[in-house]
Amino acid sequence: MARKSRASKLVKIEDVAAAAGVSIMTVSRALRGVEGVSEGKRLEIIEISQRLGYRPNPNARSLMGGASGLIGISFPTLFNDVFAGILDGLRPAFEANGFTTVVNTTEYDADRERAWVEQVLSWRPAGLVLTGADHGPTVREAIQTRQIPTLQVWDFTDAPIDICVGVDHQNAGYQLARAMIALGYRQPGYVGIQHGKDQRAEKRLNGICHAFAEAGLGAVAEMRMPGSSYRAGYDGFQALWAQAPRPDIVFFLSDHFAFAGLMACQVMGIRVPDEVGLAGFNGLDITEVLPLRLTTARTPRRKMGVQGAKNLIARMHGVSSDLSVELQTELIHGETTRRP
Amino acid sequence: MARKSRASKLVKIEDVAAAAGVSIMTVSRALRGVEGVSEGKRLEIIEISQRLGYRPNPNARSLMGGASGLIGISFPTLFNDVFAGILDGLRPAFEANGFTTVVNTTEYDADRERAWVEQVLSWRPAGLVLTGADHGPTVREAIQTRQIPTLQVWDFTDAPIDICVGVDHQNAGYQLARAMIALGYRQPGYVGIQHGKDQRAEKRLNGICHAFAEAGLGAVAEMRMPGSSYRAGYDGFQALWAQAPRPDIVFFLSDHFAFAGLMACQVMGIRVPDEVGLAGFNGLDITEVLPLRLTTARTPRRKMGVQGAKNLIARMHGVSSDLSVELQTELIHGETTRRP
DNA sequence: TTTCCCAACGTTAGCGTTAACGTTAATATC
DNA sequence: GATATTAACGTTAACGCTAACGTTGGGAAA
Repeated sequence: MARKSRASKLVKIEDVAAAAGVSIMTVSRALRGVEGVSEGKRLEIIEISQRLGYRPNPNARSLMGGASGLIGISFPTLFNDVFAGILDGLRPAFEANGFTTVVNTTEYDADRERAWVEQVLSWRPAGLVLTGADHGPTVREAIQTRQIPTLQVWDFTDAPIDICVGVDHQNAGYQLARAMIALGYRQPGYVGIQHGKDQRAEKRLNGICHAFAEAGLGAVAEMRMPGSSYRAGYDGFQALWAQAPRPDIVFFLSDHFAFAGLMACQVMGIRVPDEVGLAGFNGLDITEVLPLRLTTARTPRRKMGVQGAKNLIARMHGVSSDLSVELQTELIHGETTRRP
Repeated sequence: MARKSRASKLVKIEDVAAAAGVSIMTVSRALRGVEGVSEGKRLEIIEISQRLGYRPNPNARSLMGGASGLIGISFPTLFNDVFAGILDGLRPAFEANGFTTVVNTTEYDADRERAWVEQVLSWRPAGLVLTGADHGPTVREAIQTRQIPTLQVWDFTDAPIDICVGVDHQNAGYQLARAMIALGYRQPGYVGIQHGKDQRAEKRLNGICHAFAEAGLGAVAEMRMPGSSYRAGYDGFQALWAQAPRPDIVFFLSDHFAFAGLMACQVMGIRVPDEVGLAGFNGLDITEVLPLRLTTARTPRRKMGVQGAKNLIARMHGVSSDLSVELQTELIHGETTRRP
């Protein structure tokens, strides 16, 4: 299989040293570009190490305590353009600064996240990016003990582990609901997923409920679906519609749920926005190709990633001033709700 | 910051040993559950280590030659439910077997992939998962030299780096086109992205072209879009429709493009399937909530992940027999094409 | 010439952990 | 009672690499 038969055992620095007829330390210096080796010998050693296919063992390296140039990024899921968008903002900045990124998904499972954080911390990462503001005390302490620069994205919090760039989801929900109330909607419904899965969604719903309560209007009829597929949004809307009293405005977990709800309306012959208003969240690409422009709140996902990466990098360079940023959502008055 | 002020330096096994009044080795044995420690002392040591917040350093562990328990996974992008689906099949199996996964995206850039593979190889991974069958000779040799068990998913190839689980995209395109020809379609169109970005898409298109050429029918009118957003599918269909001769069947890069095309038809008042047939690819969730069920070829993404993970794990356990598998797509006759 | 200096190397001592092999004392065997 | 056995520990030597310090030899300064 391998062209080089000696590769059965991994080639280590010692082998390179032997082949070059120098000491291990000289090879180490030559390969790292540290001074203390003549230029001729350095070139020679580099050539030999490449020919032998030598790769330094980062485990041994980081045992020495050096930082690893590695940034761990954790998202709840990748079945969601929101996180792909944030990642799209984060990664180029990290790569441009010579960091390597490793991505994880937690599937909205706190234990999974904790286990992954432990694992990544053991690699002595240069930095960490976590989603949201809700992490157990274990995670918080583990990170703070090791003093790893850490960015929390997507959600905004006053008490971040380290720094934080995100939107206030409670307020985003509140503002969206206020706008709908201003349009004359009185009977709210909500289609989302089960409790405890998505903390940000719960905060938005809180904001919505608060706005309607504050206005002295009816409680929000909640429809919780087991999954987060398009079908869940579709079925969820139908189930909600079958209940009494019928909502005149339905808020959805996200745009993709709202889209599915819109499709359900189309099939069921429900006129939007005359019979019911639909409001999504996020301002995803998909809203651009719908027959009716969706009313939603656009979240600045790429910008969030870009800004977050920038601030985290500053943090890793020792900047300690105010690096947490709250970004705003942009309300989009679409055609799935009444005109103002 | 930290509750334990002594935590400024990380607590190591030595500290636990000192606190428990035993040797380092006894702590190591106690914590790993290896025999050679009395049950009483074991409990006592575990209690102390927890109180001190001791975490074994896996770098030091894997320095001892043990496998790193790490599996690197590389996808072209995460803005695509296809890869999220495959990952969803892969990961549980890996986690159940005690492996940690790190995910990368290449953005369809071969250089990025190569750089990432180099990086991951230096961590001595237990295994590797790559997307597709097209990797440079550098990547192939780097992996084979180190004898890292490697799975190539999504695409099927006769000459994998190591093992391979996927579908034959050329044939999938061919079969889909054959079915459309059988329905009486004669004038094919295609909406996709620019050359060289997505190898699998090109193979499918090849298959489509081959089927039409074989049947002595017109060439496929290609419309290449710069991006892969929903809007690209939407605009691409409109642009294609404006050309002469108008196609009577349009194949799309993927279901999400086809969905956008369907929305364009709806807005433009084009009757589907009377005026034009639409065919997607993949059988994504979104097709379940469309007003017309989309004609497409379902790819077994989760299954691919599950099977791939299983085979890769077998490979890591030393099995060397036939672990490459070609999976089949399932043709779905929807409502966006004529009835058979 | 002698002394000093300084590139250009080599040696030593870890980093935190575990495999492999001692050691000890109590119990079992004859 | 002498020897063998064994549970329950401790010691030593790696794992692959690098920081810190030691050594060497040739050229510059005295």
